[in-house]
Amino acid sequence: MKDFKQEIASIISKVTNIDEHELVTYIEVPKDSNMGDYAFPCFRFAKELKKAPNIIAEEIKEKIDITGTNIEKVDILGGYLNFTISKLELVKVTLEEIDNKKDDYGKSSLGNGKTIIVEYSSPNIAKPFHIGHLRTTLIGRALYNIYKYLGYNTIGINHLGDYGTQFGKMIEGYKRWGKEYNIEENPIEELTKIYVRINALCKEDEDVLEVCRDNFKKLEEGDKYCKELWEKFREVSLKEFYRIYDLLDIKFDSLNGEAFYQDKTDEVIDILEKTGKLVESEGARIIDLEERKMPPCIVCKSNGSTIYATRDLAAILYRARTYNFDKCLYVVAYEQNLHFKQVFEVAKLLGISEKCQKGLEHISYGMVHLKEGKMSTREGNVIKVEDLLKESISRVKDIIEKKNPDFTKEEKQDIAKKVGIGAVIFNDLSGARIKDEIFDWDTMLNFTGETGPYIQYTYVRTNSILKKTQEIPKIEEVDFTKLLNEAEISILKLIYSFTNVIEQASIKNEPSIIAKYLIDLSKVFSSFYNENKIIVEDEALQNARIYLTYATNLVLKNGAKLLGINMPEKM
RNA sequence: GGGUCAGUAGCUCAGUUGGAUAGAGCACAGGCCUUCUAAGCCUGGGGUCGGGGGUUCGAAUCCCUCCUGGCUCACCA
Repeated sequence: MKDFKQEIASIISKVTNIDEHELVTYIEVPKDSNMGDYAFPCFRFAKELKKAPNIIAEEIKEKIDITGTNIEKVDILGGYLNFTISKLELVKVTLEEIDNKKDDYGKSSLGNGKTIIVEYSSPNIAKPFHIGHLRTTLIGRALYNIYKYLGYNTIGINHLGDYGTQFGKMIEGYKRWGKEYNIEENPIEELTKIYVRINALCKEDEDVLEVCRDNFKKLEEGDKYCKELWEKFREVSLKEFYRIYDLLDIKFDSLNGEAFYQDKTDEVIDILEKTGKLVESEGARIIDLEERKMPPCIVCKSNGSTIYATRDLAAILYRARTYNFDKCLYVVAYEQNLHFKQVFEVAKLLGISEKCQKGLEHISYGMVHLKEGKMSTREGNVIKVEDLLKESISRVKDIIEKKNPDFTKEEKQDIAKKVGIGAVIFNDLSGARIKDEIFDWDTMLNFTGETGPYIQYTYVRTNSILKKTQEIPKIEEVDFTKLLNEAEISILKLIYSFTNVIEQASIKNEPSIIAKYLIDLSKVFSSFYNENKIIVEDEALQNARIYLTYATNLVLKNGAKLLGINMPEKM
């Protein structure tokens, strides 16, 4: 698609000595659209040229030739050179691109030939899937979708927490009290009770903790009893997790969790040994990272068994070999910042390519707190994702019952699910990743204002118009001059920038950029919708407005899909 | 204590990589349904951008320092 910013940069570049690519980064969008569509600030050159910014702007303006370009007007304001582009061209370029790409509008080939791994969700088995797991699951899925949309070969991995000392504990707890709990009926809840109980005992009695560690060691060594139990825990947990993944419509390309690397850690230790940097310390084997101003990375515990860092390293080695990734993103909460810094540092010793080394990136995000404080499985004050989703769906159902009692039962169910879950997803993805979140039912389940349902509602409005007119006019039947008012141009500018917004979201690994964009688009469309009738007598006007509605419909749907939000056809 | 992240309206948050008069939503006050869905639209009040220094044409944004809070700092993940 034609790039207006690029065009302006090219024109300025011709009359200055500044590189075109450099110029593009300087060009910005004015706050007030009355000032122009793009702005070139001249301040930064004032010192070098020893001239006032407005004089520089004046000189550039004199020299540039805009005849035959898409630039209509150049103004000087303050030290800015403000460019106004041809609105007709904007409308034409944007809608023709819509016609050209249709459902694929916004996709790009930016990532062609590149492979990116997104590791996300990664819950610990035998523990409840609570709202703390929601963020990694939703952010990760959104990033997965975003990269895929940009043409990357994308691999989504659920790095299950299915290994480690915690299972030594689980095994010990089960061995002691398993008969007292009804695991078949309510596996995770009952296993959690056992886990809480054994943890308490470990805290009291160091010897029990030692037994648990030993159990894990046995598990690693292939002990039959331990392995059978572990398999059982894993199976029942996955079954429960998939109830939630299905509700959220989450999919993975791989479920290779920690246990998968069980037989791959020896090689890691071997490689590290050969570097001569694996040293013994306090009985454990570590890589000293003092040079990098970090605490040491433990690779082998003093009892000889592995630790999560070892398995993460094995995973890096395996993934580098299997996928030869350009990037490997770890969507994990910021409490593990140090861990990943250490592991990425040690990964440099594994002999993997520089590309893979540099592609490792921890996508950290903020924690979820309750008003009362931190969530803790042990205290039993966790909010389970399933309960949250069910509550949301139920609240939406009540609203539908009031607003649209005539919908069929199936329709109500379908809409309640899409809107209820959409609200939760949007709420989670609408803020910057890094910020902590204080969980509150009424904030989470608010359906008015800047929320998921608002975007869905706007989509539904476009949808019902398109349904009413039956067909979308051909692009040849659209008179672009009918779409030159302020409201229409605001909508088209946003639609024009869709791909760019997705790219920004990928550069920053920040789905909230897309969430914000969808709110903006919904706002300008809602405003337009309120002021103008779309289905009108004047056929040419109607065709143009319908096409604009169609374009909005498409972008809202595709954008929401990237976030993992499904659109209801009506609501 | 060291490291690190955050602090913007009563609340929840944006702020296009240093640019023009700091913006939304919620809440509050008022207006708009005989019309393509009012989960909407329009209008209004609200600010020491945590405090103080500095860098420069220009700082919410960069540097220093202090305050407050989160996370983390050896065999949990």
